[in-house]
Amino acid sequence: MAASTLTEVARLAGVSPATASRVLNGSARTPGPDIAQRVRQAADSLGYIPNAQAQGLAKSSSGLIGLIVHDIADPYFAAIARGVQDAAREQRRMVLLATTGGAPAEEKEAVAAFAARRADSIVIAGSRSARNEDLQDNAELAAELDRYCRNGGQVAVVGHPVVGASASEGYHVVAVPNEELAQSLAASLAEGRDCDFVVIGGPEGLFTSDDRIRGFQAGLERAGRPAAELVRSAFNRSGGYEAGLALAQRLKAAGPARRPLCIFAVNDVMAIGATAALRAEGLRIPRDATIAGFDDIETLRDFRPALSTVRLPLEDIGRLATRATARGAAEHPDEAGPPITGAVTLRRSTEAGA
Amino acid sequence: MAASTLTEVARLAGVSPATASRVLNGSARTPGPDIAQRVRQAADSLGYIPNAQAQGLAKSSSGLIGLIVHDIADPYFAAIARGVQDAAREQRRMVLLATTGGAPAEEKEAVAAFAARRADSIVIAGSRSARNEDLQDNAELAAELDRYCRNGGQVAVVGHPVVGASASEGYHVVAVPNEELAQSLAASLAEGRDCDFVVIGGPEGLFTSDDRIRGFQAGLERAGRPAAELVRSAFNRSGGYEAGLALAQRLKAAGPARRPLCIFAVNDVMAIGATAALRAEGLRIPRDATIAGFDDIETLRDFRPALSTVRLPLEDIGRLATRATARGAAEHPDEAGPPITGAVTLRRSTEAGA
DNA sequence: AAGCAGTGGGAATGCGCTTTCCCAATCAGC
DNA sequence: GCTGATTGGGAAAGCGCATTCCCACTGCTT
Repeated sequence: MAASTLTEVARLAGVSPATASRVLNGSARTPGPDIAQRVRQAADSLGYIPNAQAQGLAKSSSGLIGLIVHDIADPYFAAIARGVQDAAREQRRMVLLATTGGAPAEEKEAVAAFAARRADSIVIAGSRSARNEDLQDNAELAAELDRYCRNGGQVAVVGHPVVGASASEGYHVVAVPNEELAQSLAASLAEGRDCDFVVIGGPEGLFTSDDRIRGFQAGLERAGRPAAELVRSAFNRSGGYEAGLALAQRLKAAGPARRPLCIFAVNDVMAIGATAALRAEGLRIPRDATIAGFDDIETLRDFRPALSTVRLPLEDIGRLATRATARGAAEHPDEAGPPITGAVTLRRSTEAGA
Repeated sequence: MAASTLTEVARLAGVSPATASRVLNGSARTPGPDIAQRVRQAADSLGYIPNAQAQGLAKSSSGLIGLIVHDIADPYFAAIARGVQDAAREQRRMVLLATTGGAPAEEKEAVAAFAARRADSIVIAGSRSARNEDLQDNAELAAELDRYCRNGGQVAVVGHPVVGASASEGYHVVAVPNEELAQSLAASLAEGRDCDFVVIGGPEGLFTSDDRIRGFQAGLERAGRPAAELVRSAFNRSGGYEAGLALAQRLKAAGPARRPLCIFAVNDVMAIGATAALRAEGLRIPRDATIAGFDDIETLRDFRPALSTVRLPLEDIGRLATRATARGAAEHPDEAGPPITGAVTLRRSTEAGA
């Protein structure tokens, strides 16, 4: 038994397909109540499920929303995904998932795939990159996005705009005040604390990372502190771990007379990695070094020592991005919702004098 | 400018749509090289992207695979989702995501929505429930799944079959040896340890939870130990936390002369919650109580104290489930891949004599 | 009573693509 | 040199639905 079609339902109800369509999918015209009743009953008894593909073809709109993340198992993206999913449900749409590992080339593929499926909108999470090696791919991604928008697609990107994207219509950016927040964090950490600052950053050219580094340095400068030393590493846990190892070696080499070290990892997973490395080397936090991260991912809730960080409303970010792409959102640009705000959250990992 | 169509490409190339389709989407018949070249060039210059909806309609197959989870931000599901995504990519398909919070009614909705989109297959993660309150919804879910399968859909469910599902064709179950593994865990924990066992379980009727409880008790019995006391709670972190709180009170009331307590939480997030509760109450692990979980979610990697657990290859589970639903997998039932195995993993949280 | 707008239903077209069927041209075989 | 098989391309028929247009009919108005 193949899935039953509208035509079959119509025949069973003794009406035309047009009428059946009108009653089952709420068009502007509503057939008479008796007819409607008959059609509905026929649909029921046949277990009719409308073919969304066909509907999409006919209406050219699919009720699909594409989500692009680096890695769905990363708590940061998982939280955003939850928000997106939530908003999608409230708009009665479904989300299509694509994971790219952060490579612009893959992201371009994903956009093309979403476009092929005629997704109504696309949400891109995950930091944009301006690295030279990605230049070509980024340009292609931007072109793909432009084309998608010109064809009526809506796209929202979290954080920074895609380099070179120039679509005017249907292109939204959910701005995250990374720089300002990192600056506040630096201010908080510098306050009444005498130590050397080190930043564990991601690869150069990653906007999110670079913004946070820049903000942090600015904060230190404002507080009259010398700039932090910068250690670059991969933008994930193992990157943090490696950087942490290097710092641990250095700390141990410096001996007991060393000045206290205050570490800022540009995201929480890196901070977790660094913390693990320090611990593995026998160092304790915050006694031997203090450390702070960024994002306040859910994992931190039960992580010890409690990590200082900057709280970001990740779920809201996903939700807002999704809503920005909704039909009708364009008509109310003023109702764009509250801008994203974060909050410096100091916890045990940066307690002074421990 | 609307997205260009196959017909436009064909016209530009000076061939018929049929020919254009043949060269661009690899049919059985391949047109001559010169023509192919012309068509490809035309497609290129127009930035042609095939309309997957139309393709799906024509071929009645969408290249979509539906994934149903309770909560995408739960590390357990996120890990499975990663596996699914990975397998999907290797089959050049896209994944549609649905989160249900575990409610069978929502799951039924999701299945219907996937069916409407003509998803080629559906992967259901998340534990099945046999609770009375869910009886009706479960029956409807089963009916929906049956219908989906009869219409040629492939479904794979992780863990237990859906109650009442009776489709013979296209219905796969990725079995997880919860009971056996829980039994092994109990055996390991009972070995050379004198203590009272307590199990923190999920709500009655949740298969995963019940299986693990049953296995654990069986393991204790085999080891000649009295059955563990059972505390039921929600199947998530806060459930674990509440149960942990109760246990903490009891421990503290019992005073220093108490017998050591060994806790088994039926999954890791509950174990984490319980641990947090004990810690919040000033108790230490493993000194004041030992604890073990189940799943070995990625979060555990950096959780302290290191939690004993049962390692489950979550990503593989997702991958296997997805592969089981792939076209062609049915022809090679013998190549169903290795059965899922887990491994008792003892860590610091259950170290005796600490 | 004739003419009118308004109402409720059906016929037909098209969304963009795949695929069968058909036809002309080429080739091999005798 | 003729027939039969084979190749390579096009015409056309759907896939399942939404929607525009059209028509028959009702209930008014003057």
